[in-house]
Amino acid sequence: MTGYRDSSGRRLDDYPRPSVAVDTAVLTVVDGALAVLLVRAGRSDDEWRLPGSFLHEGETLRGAVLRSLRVKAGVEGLRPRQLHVFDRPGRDDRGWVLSVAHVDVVRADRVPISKGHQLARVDDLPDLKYDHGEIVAFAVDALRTDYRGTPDPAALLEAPFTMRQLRLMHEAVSGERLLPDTFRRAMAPRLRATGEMLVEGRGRPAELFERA
Amino acid sequence: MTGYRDSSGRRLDDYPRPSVAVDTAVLTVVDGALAVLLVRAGRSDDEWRLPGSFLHEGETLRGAVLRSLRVKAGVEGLRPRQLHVFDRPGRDDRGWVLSVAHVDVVRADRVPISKGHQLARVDDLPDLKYDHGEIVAFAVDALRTDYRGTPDPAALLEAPFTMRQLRLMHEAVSGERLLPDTFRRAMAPRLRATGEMLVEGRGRPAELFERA
DNA sequence: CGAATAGTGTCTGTGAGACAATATTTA
DNA sequence: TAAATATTGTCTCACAGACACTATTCG
Repeated sequence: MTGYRDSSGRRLDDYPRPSVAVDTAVLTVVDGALAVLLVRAGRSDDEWRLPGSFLHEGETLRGAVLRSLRVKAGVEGLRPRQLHVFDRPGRDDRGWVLSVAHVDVVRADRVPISKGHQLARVDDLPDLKYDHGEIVAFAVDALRTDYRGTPDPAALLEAPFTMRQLRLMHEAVSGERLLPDTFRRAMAPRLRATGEMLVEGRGRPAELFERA
Repeated sequence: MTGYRDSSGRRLDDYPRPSVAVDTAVLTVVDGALAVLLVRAGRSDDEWRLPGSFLHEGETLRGAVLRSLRVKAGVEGLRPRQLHVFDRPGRDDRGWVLSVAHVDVVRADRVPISKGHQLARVDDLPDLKYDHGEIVAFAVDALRTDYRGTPDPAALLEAPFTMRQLRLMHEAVSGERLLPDTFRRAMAPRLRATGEMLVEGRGRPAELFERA
């Protein structure tokens, strides 16, 4: 590597290099509302941030995300997706740090909450360190876009599920009420009926579906 | 900066850091077709790449994109937009290099073509170095998405313009024929008629529009 | 039975696609 | 006048939203 020179004749390692971090908004649905996993920032009691890590040598961004979730939050991440690189000078008081923001979506029962962690509803977020508030906004936006038109693309529901369960999940993600009949007709073509029924409390039993 | 330690107790500068580059697909429309600016890679005659540069200290990604376009291609870039970070290990034979891919869209008359540069139609692209072929695909996709539903968002046309000029521009970007009447009805609500008319060759004079 | 939930019928408005008709100009 | 282009009329189809109706179960 040291032999290479760029167009201005300088060796690659002559350039100062930034630290590169990954920060991930781990989204989930708890009690019918969209929530994001926060970890305590430093020692202070009221400073929160997203789980993240610096990128290690030879590691992919995806690898760094999965490692940081495992180590910092005890979460087995699934399919992290890149959102945006945050590069504002001075955004990190530790020096020259770029952050590659990611989003990952996991079922709430796979997010262990211990001391120093919390699941915060995205519509009632505390102040976050760095630009992590912006990252959450990017992540929520990306997730809502995915859920518009596709049945539970992040597989927050385990198949099989009823149309009602699916609709409640989409309502939680979108933050809006959805009409049962319109929703059913929009989703049905992308689902396969299992033939099984589910009796749940009062009311007529519901057909069970899986993703087509 | 040197005083800060991370959660494992190591100083920030103890970590090896990657080189961070920006690479930009400069898209334009020439002769009714979408094209991208390529620069010669190294000394060989048939190796092409996108203009790019390493990120300098204290510089934003956007700043690095605009600088690299000015210096490497003589183009005054406009509004670079981030696409994706390419991080495959071994993607760059010079070492550990991440590339933040960008797209920028400029009018063809502002892209000076000299020795070592070419505008290549995106539907007939030569092999590109690194993963720059993938970057072009990302860029074209992003541009086509922007043009679906919005009249010439990148301002490739100078206002005022006729509906025909606008349609031909959208056909060049999308790579598809568009129905004149459907297109007009889709765009008209987002345009303002200037009241002026343009006589151009044969046929009934056309009304001139500007973006609303 | 009444309440609750599941599922279907159907009306209406909107908008895209497509074709046709009209309008205005040059060759 | 014929050809070319601009613009508008209108028909059809698909689909979302909305409301109403039927179906099935539990208390």
